[in-house]
Amino acid sequence: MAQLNNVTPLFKELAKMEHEHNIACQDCSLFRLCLPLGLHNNDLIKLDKIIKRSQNYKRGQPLFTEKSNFTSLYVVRSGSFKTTISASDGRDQVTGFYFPGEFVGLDAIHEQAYLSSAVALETSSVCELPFDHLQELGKSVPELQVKVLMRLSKELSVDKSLMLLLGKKTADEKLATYLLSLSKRFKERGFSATEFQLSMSRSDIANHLGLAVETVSRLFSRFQEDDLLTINGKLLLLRNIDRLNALCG
Amino acid sequence: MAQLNNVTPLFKELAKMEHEHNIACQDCSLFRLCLPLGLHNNDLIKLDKIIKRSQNYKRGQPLFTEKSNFTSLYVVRSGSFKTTISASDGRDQVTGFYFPGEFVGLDAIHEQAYLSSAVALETSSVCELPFDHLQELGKSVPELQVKVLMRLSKELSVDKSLMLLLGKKTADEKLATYLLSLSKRFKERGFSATEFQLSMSRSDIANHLGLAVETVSRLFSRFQEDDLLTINGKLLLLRNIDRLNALCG
DNA sequence: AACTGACCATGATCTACATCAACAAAGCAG
DNA sequence: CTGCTTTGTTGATGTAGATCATGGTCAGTT
Repeated sequence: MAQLNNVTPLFKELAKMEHEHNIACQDCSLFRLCLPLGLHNNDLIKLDKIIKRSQNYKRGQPLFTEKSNFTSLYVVRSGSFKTTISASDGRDQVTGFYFPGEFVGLDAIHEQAYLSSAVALETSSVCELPFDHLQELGKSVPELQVKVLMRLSKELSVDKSLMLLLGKKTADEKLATYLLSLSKRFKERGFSATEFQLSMSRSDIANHLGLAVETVSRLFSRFQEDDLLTINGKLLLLRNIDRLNALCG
Repeated sequence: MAQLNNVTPLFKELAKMEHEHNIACQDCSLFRLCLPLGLHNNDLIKLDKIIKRSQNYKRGQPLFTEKSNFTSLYVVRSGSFKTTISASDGRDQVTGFYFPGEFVGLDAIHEQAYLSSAVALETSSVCELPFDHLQELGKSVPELQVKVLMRLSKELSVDKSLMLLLGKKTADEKLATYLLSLSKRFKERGFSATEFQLSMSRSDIANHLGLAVETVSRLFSRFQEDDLLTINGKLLLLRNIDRLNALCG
């Protein structure tokens, strides 16, 4: 995933120049996956102006927490993040993983407060969209509003599927479903659909799927024995997508 | 819940006149919970014009199904609905219950197709908002767009909480959480927070919470023995909100 | 190189809840 | 009212996956 992990001072300087003088979005490798796609050129320029491009977040570093107050939506530019919500007794649920081009923080709009925390899983960066600026711009660029609407709606349907997973699926089905969803998202981003690096720990996966870490560990082992995949630490190779698909239920 | 269940021909006639000649929204008992709240008067009139007020749906009747194609968003006007998504093998998950003033169908926007089904739990009616009209209107009334955005964001945060429930909570915690969420929603609508009719079956509740029907039945019995509530068929009386709250985890 | 703490794998045991079974109650059609 | 289907309750039993326990590996630090 990490596209900008090896950031050199030179690169930073270049990025800064780009931000100041050009339309950075247009040259971004994520352009076709991202918010600006399809906007008219002058609208794009306006959008580009309100975007703040972040420095890198290191593994474990929070983008926001349940305490911090809502200012911005974020789009992952490189790396990956997880979001979690906490019960009052400290148990928490990993509510999602976010990859380049995906929005983080959409559920905070309503209460104007983050109800979840977002944490970098590896060295990562984001584009920050100050929400008030975005709203202001949205008034004159309805297409932009629609695009944000679409993102919200998409996340909603992802979450509904996750409810099905959490409520009805067996451990095997859960893991198979999860791995294929990752595969699909890597593919969309131009990476291999069958071979990739897991940026999240077993424990994050387990938590997200409503399982124990041990169960996830055992499942990886069993899937490997069944020639469904090869797993070596965090490097995953999917060997039989069809059978994995059949396993999803 | 049912506010318009005893619809007489006279009433229907009145409603029709109102629709034709006045701004029906303004006189709707749901006004302060609903979409139009806070819109300028002439914007309200425009919105009012694109709303189609439905006849009654009977218990079990679908508002839309996973097959039907996307045309409209719906706001519950009276009664209640459940939404479900299905796995390929027929298992399904109740993804939500919807009460007057709440939006149904928001997750369909992105794919321009309903990915879930919505079914009336009792005699119910809706206001239909044809999505293309709504979008058109949204271009000239940005406040409207924002309101829809807010609804989406709210549903998103509800769904995230549900993930926590499904993934991490015990059966007791699940039911307590669920009952309190119902209580809160009834209260918002001006009904009693402690005494209400469950419009959904035990099996719908169980499904929604990721439990077996039998478990829900036993929990109701046990909660009753513990003086937390009294349940008589579908009539529920919450006797100790504080202790229920403590049970939520 | 040795130390530390997070992460991962795997076996042994336990338990919350599902499943199975049988019956009661309630809605509903004729 | 009578039979019939759906819905709900309660008890007995089973099991998927949690929990507990142990040891191994790897990345970062001193």
